Amino acid sequence: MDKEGRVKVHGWVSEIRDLGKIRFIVIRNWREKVQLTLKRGTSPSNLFEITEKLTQESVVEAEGTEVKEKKAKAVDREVLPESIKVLSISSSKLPLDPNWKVPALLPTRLDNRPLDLRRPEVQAIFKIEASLISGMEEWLRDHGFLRVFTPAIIGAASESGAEVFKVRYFDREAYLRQDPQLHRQLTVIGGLEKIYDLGVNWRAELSHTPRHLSEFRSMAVEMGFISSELDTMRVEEELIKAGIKRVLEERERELELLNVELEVPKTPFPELRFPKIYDILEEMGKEIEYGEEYDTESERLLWNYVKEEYNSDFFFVNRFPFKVKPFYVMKEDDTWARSVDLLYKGLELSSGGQREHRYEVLISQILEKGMNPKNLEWFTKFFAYGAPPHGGFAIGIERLVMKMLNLSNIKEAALFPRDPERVLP
RNA sequence: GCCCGGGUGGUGUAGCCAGGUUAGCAUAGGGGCCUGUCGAGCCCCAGACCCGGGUUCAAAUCCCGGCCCGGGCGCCA
Repeated sequence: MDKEGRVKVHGWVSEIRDLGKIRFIVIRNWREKVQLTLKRGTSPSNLFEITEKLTQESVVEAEGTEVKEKKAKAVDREVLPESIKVLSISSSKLPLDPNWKVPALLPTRLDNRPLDLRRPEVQAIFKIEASLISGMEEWLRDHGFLRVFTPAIIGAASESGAEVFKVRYFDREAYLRQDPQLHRQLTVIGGLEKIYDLGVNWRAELSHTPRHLSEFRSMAVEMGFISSELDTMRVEEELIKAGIKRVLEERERELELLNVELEVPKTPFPELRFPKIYDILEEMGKEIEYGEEYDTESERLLWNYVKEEYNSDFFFVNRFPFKVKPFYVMKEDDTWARSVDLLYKGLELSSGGQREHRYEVLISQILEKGMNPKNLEWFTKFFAYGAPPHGGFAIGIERLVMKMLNLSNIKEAALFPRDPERVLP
């Protein structure tokens, strides 16, 4: 706004209310709602012609004077336009209504995501995600972590046993990574001591749940010269805390819009360990066989337990049975591993812990898993040339956002989500 | 992948179990009236039973198959 109160505004037409001799056009952009008020006799007469055939969701730009004491209630600003430019006319049959007078179901919304995205509530999710990430990245940078990019196309599908997408790689077969983990380890072995990779992962599992995506992003951290898996846990909880803190600093309005009450979590996060977990679950009426992995219901039960005992939405689970974890995790003893999951509101957010860095032990664990060391040689051979103790974790971004904002489906936390059925738009 | 539930105008729903009116309602759309609307209001108009087969005098409704979608479990982040 300049001294005379002249302003230039733009946006998508949200509402047009034509009362005959007065016409209200409400436009919306990613910051605010502005009402353009046109009066016969007062406003330039060509404005009525220009806006005669205007439709909802058309894109306009207007210049005029801002009304000092606006009479419009449901908008942020009111402008008396002197000129209006129609930049794009929207077709009048909309596949969903961004004004949300009639809510659309999730599949309809995702089929028409760019229209869905015009809703301030939907934009809020991604604004919050951006703040979350920037808070986390800043914390990592401040604590000496270096951002790196590890490959998305990998030549061997050996990371965790999850289903992988095959891609044609010239005349060979290759795979999309499920997790950047092994290359993160090789990077630390390469001497970049503290790194993170913020990138995409793919899973070809036929999962039909509100918490799975075929394509998701993770904040994946790896660090050398740790004394134990506890070091990775301390980094992880501070990282989460820093992200949430940033959200609270920058996105008060968006949190309010989504009706979310968020607090900076207290650290350290509670830690539950195997085998004590079996006792906790048994007390809650859930029988899990000793030495076995727990199931989805157990995750929720453990959350209830932690909520009651520690009043925390976050908690670590440590010392998983080695038999349910991949070959690369470091054992604590013959049965249990220094393998850590972080759970948030009963959902697994990340896996991590300390990795086995001793070459001979690594090879023997591969054999113990019944795998052929030859197939993993591309990875293991570098452990023979000096590998520091190291560990890390990978936090699923969409899962963190989903739980933080109490979204009922993870697809809401992905701009253009991919699942077994959906690759478009 | 297994189990359960569901597909009705552009969107969201009622009707289905107990087969039979012109398939109801809301909102969006088109037309009209209105100089302060703001979930604008009032009047008028137009708009739909996922596909295929079967049962029946008659199918949105019952049966079978297909396709699509949602949820639970498993797997995982």
